[in-house]
Amino acid sequence: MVLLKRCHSFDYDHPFLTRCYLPTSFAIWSMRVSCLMLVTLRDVPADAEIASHQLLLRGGYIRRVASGVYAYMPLMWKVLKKITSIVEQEMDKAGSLQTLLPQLHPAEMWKKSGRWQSYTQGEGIMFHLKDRQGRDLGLGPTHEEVITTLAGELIHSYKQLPITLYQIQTKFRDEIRPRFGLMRSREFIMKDAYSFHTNEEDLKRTYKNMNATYNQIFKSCGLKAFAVDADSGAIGGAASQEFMVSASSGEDLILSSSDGKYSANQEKAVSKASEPVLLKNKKPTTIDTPNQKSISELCSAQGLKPSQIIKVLLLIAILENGQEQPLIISLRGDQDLNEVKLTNALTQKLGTGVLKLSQISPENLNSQGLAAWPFGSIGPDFQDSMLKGSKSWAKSFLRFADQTAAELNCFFCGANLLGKHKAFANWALLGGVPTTLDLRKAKSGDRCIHDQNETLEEKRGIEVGHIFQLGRKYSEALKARFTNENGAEESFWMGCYGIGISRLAQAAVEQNHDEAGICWPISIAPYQVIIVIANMQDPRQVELGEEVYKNLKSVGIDALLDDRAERAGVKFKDADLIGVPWRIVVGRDASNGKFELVNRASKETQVMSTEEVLKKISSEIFENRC
RNA sequence: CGGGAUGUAGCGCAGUUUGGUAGCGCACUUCGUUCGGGACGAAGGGGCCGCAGGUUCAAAUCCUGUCAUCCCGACCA
Repeated sequence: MVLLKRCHSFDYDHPFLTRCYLPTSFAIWSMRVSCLMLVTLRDVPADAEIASHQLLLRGGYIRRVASGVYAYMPLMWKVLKKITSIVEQEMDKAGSLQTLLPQLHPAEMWKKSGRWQSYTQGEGIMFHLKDRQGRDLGLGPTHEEVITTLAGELIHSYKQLPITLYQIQTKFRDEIRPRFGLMRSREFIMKDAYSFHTNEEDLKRTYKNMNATYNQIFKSCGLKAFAVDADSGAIGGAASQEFMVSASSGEDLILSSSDGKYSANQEKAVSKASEPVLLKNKKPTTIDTPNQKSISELCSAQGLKPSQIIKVLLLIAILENGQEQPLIISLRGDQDLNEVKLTNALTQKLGTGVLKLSQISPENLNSQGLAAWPFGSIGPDFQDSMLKGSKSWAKSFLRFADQTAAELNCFFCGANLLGKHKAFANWALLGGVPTTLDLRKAKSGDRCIHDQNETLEEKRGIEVGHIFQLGRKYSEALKARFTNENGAEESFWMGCYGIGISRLAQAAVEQNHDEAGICWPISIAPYQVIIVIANMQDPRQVELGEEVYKNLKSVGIDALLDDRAERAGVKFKDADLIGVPWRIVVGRDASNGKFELVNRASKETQVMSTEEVLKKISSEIFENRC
């Protein structure tokens, strides 16, 4: 028998099929490995750190083109299209309308919303450029500006509301540090949806609905994902939840109660701090504390507990309006600052965004032309006069205290003299309690707010989706209004809902793999079945393999036929690596017309006839699909 | 941007300390044997040693600069 080195007859003969999650534009393309441009790597690429990144590279799914910029190769594109398809169907079911918005945005819109500054300047994440006419343009990292402008132009009456629009397309973000392949890339595929409402209740209804839609999407993709309370960050707005895929390599720290009633990103998480160890009230004095600059040094030298000390953080906040505001933050010694909470508090208090928050260093003082400060001995009452003569800083401190610090009645703190601390101090002595807020990081072991018998536990997660109640921030800024029942103009209430499509694909690998390779959930696998002909020199095996391949295609199963003239071992390794959920081996039982059916994830193997294989595969694929 | 590291064949690496004009494994090509878990033998092809300067009779190797990539921190789907 003549062996074809490479098959040139593609499978154009597949039937037209309407299938769950396969819209008409997405035909089933069964394929032969000999035609697939399958390039797998035996060695782990040196620049890939986490399993999912390594496996996607090794399986030939993705190739890096630049830092944070990846090419999706044919197998990956099939996965992405399957995910896209699930997302589209669920979004459509939820009554959303699909659009495609431009990626190139005029700066004007972003200036109107007030985000041009913060998104392009300094640590800004928006790629931006000037065209030949010198106009400023940005590459869309998100689309609130564009969609709100459009809605404002097109929606004039409450009768046209509510409406939800979405799109699936490439987004651009100039990440400071791209990481982990598709997990944090600079060019990535995202589904973003925006809803418009006449009032807040209606927004809340859609938000809740979208929550359910998201749960269904992740479930349909075969992912174990869960929602957590989140900070709404630079996008702004009120309520917000993130959808997390748990994974030890995840970049987010999640705190949850074991009763399942509370789960939040650490950025947002609230808790009840442990009780402080109370000091016996004594007469306040100033004590010598040479070389006792840190909490631990002070504790061991003075026999204190961290919760008996007030520590002070000196920060400089660079604001969107260009101001540089020095801050004094007082925390209980055993607590850490949550910078997200502080940023939000500042934004609210000052009415302007925070571009950057950093600790004040001796070098900063130098460049401001200020004399040295007694770092390590500074107290909450550090004088504003110390800022006198600074070049660009505001001339007085903004002072905040975390709740736990404010509650202490008797404590140790810096005396504002090098090598000296105040012992048994109190807030009255320091001129009163500063503005008190929740500024501390919740951490594992803290008691929960909803039930003090519950404690928080931590785990790591990959954020694959995020839903926000934006409110009227953008519609007001961009003057996007409709006329209400009473004939009055009102700004839209808005929601926004994102899913990182390409990130989700990699998160699926992170959650579903073993030593041998990927174990795709069947709904998003590039192929549902791979048929491995163990020995291409055996005409009987080839004949049977071709037959079962044809049969699978004819019932609408997305099959891959490994017809390469490789040794069986090589084909098994590749099949395991690329992670097709079902494997049919045409091999030593071919002489009796039997196959092996192998489940990739469980490694369970059964020997069966053609009819049995077709029946089993069909039922597995079609019955578990939605 | 700060801290750390690395750039040598498609991939993984050695060679750099002590300068003498490039090597190993995998992959690739051809032939033969093999054929159910990344086969074996033989013969091949492939390198501006990241880039640019400099030192030297001579630079992958030493010096200076520069670029890129990765890891740890500040941003986010």
